[in-house]
Amino acid sequence: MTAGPVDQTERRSGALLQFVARRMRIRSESVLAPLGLRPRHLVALTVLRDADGISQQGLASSLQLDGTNVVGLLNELESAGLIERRRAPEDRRRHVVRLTRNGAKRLNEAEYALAGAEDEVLGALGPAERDTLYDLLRRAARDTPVTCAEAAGCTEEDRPESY
Amino acid sequence: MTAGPVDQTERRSGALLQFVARRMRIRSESVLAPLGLRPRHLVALTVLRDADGISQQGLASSLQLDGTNVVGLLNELESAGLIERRRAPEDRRRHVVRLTRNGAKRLNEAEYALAGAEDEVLGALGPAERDTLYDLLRRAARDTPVTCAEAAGCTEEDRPESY
DNA sequence: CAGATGATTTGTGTAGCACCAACCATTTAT
DNA sequence: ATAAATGGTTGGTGCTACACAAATCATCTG
Repeated sequence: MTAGPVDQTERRSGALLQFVARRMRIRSESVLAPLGLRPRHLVALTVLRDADGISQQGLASSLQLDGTNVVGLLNELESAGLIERRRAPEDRRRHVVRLTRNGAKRLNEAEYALAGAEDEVLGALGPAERDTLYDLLRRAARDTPVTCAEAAGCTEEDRPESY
Repeated sequence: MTAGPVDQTERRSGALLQFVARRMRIRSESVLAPLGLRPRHLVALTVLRDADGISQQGLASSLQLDGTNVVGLLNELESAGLIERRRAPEDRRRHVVRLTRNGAKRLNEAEYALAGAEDEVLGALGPAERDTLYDLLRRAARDTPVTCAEAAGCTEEDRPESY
């Protein structure tokens, strides 16, 4: 058996994601608190920046959060003037959720403020590597195979529940 | 300044980490449940695989978890035979925490079982990209600038609480 | 010997959820 | 038009994962 170690371990990113995300969240909390935000607000705003005009169900599905909790989360963001809910013209039951101009601004400010937290948690990575990480996470966050079913914008023939 | 759009956004990975980690955690739960494990067990085991022979305080610091909760977590893992606590010979107050052979095996099995979950969450990334992600997260998880203070193995002149 | 320190146990409290039920407003099916 | 389904909202319950405090024991160190 001249062959090498044959890829001993499984190299799953799951636990590492939990690990790094927790550290980041803990540090983020103290940075965001003075801005009147909490980590999950940032997550929601970040999702909204990409999926602007999403429905609340779409948001719930994207955030993997129960619908009733999304209501509360959006209430907070709305009363802070960071997002707005409009009724969808083509189906007035639905709410179209949008980042307000102020919301986009605050999101950017918050991200700016998080530089220190990121430095602490991703200190081992250089600028180019952090960039790569950001891009990978962004793509993983956006183009999820379940996106269609989640986005709640699908016409009707959505998915044959194949997964 | 003929320069272009000047790097509009801040590109912080924090929120994306929360987002992707949450999705991964939710899927992991159902995969791990039949194995008698929960996500945080996996995280602890993963840390232990790298930092074998760490003290409980070191573990608490690494996991950013309160010491008392680490006790409970380790109790679970120990009674499942996945880790063991030995007294440190040079300071018998301390416990040296080690992955048992069985623990390493179960960890690997769990990671193997998590393939499907990872496929769902990281579906947008190709194999090479997932590998890159794994490596970046791993390095971020290991070589933290605060490692010394956290590892609790530092001689004594640890850190001048500079951070 | 007198503290400090690592681990453990036993609380108590809180935040972030999931889940249920009831309720509008609106849309779609009959 | 009336019934049923759907999106959103509210209020409530309960669970889990923590943080934090206090008391105990074993051990180390001054």
